[in-house]
Amino acid sequence: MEEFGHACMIRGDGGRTLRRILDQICNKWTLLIVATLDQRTLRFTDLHQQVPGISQRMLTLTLRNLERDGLVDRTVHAEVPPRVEYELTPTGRSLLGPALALAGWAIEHVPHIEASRAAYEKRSNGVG
Amino acid sequence: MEEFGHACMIRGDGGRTLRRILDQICNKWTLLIVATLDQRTLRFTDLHQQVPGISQRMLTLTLRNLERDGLVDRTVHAEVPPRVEYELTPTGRSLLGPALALAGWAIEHVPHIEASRAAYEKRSNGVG
DNA sequence: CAGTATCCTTCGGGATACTG
DNA sequence: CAGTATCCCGAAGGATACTG
Repeated sequence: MEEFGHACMIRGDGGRTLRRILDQICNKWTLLIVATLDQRTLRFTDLHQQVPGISQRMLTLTLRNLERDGLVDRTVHAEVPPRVEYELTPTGRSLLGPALALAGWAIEHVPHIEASRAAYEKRSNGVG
Repeated sequence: MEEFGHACMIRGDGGRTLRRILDQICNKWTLLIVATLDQRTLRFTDLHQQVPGISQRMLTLTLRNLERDGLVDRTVHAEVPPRVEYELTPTGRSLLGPALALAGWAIEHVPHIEASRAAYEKRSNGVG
């Protein structure tokens, strides 16, 4: 019965609230940034390096959302040149487990998914 | 050290491949549909009911992607009226664990996140 | 260094209408 | 019932330029 619990919760309010939250923590960049901040404090530029595909704009926006949601702490050091450091809050760190689990699943199943996708394409082309 | 493993994998290829997959399984509807298909076979209309916010279009598209990725089986029964049933494949079911874990985390932390967000807004308004 | 501001294009996704 | 096709708008997000 315990496995049923979460599924029920998910549909608890029709999924509205959950969908909003999920939509925000589960977007393209958030999980990668959280994972990258795994047990390290990083500066803006460091993060920009570590998550290669991300643009300055999206890095800023995603970090702001994480800060706003209490998942990341932003520390500005009053120096010149400026030094801003980002680190996970306890809540942010608590996301690491589920986030890495999902990422792990994705990594583990990439081959199967790509194969399935290739087969599907082939079928579609053959039929179409 | 085992906790480091996934984080390393995540940045394995710069996150390109992972990001693609993650982006697809981790979008607004996919996790909810997978969770809704948890141990039941459902028809198109059933799913449309169970995931209230979703449009016909997005339900179709999301289901097609899931089918294409080998996470969902689509069975067409040659009847009139038509009867199409969707169920998770073994791979699809293997996603349930991580998906529900993430959903569970979200549900658990909604209060904290909303509070943090409210405080942040207040601060911004006060400063701005 | 760590952003902000602006422009511009693409795409997600809702509404609606039609079909086998 | 279970879709497909079309229209259309707003949001996502990259590129670029500017700033404290």
